Amino acid sequence: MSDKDKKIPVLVIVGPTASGKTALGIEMCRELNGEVVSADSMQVYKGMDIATAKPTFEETMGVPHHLISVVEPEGEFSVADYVKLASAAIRDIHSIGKLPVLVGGTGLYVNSLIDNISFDSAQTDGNVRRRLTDEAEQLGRVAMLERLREIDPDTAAGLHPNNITRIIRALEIYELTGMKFSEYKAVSRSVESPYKPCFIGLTYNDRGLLYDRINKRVDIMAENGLVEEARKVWENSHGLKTAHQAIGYKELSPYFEGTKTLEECLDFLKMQTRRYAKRQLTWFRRDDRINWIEIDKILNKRKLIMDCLNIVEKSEII
RNA sequence: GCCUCUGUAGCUCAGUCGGUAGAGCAGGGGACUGAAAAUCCCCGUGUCGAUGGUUCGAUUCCGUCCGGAGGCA
Repeated sequence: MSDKDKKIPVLVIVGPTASGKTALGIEMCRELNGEVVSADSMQVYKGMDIATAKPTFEETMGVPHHLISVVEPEGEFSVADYVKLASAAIRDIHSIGKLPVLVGGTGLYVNSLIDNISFDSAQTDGNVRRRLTDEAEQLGRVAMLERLREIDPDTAAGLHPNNITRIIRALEIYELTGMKFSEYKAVSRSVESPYKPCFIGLTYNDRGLLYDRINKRVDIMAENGLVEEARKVWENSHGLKTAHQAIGYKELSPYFEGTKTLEECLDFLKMQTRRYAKRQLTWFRRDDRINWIEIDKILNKRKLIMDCLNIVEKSEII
């Protein structure tokens, strides 16, 4: 048996928000005896259910879901944590003879997991990051980029001075490890991936139809209690770390503060969600492993499932 | 019916003392390795309402018509 045959098969379903990944993932699990592993940076938090469009218990149709509601929203969470937890979940699912079905729209999480990016060689240090952030405020962004250019000209060349987040991370890695960011990236890819993935990407031929769906979904969320959930999150917003970034809460705070109407806030929320979908498409489009399905061209659900089963069959992952 | 204002990018509007036009928002494209639902970069040609006239040349001036807003009766 060759190494290749020992790899763990994983069906990966990606696409922009509101494209129907969740429902398709559940269907695929039913067809292929699988379990869902969520690849979503916001569904990991407990209590953030409606805005992050977690499947309800009924919607899961008995299919087990992993990596949903696994951490408190007050905590910090990052790709590194995700890869650790998700790879363990995949191992467990495979070990009981079932197919792991990775479903999610967080491109960084999907790729880091499937391509087996190692985050061990460089940790993160809140103190260092804080200090660099303070220095950036005092010295200016251009000065920070200049500092990076001296130690790592290649990385600096690819960064705009306004992108201070990335500049600081590159400097942080250098301080913590002595490695250039480019070296660190190479090291992080040094171990071959244990997964044999089959990628399915959901998209719309007509972007306007996707946007219609997004707008409609926000309205449905509002009917289903989004505002009440958002108010709770808003009241606790000072306690949140990474979770505060979620789309669906911060957009409603002007309403809670009384400076904008609910309708204005919901319109803004729709716009932010549309832009997010666009960014997701940009991320996934560059991955030529993805088998794209334009769902506005698929006549019915059964056809969609048959097409996906065909893709899986051709990929020979199972 | 008469008078006034108005019609320019998907939307809100600038502007051209006559040489075919530009902002904001929306939208589009891209980057992405421990914040990623985050962060950041780039992108503005449109019968200047329609049609005649004046002019070397009209979106700009004049006439008429068609929308829209307001006023007077």
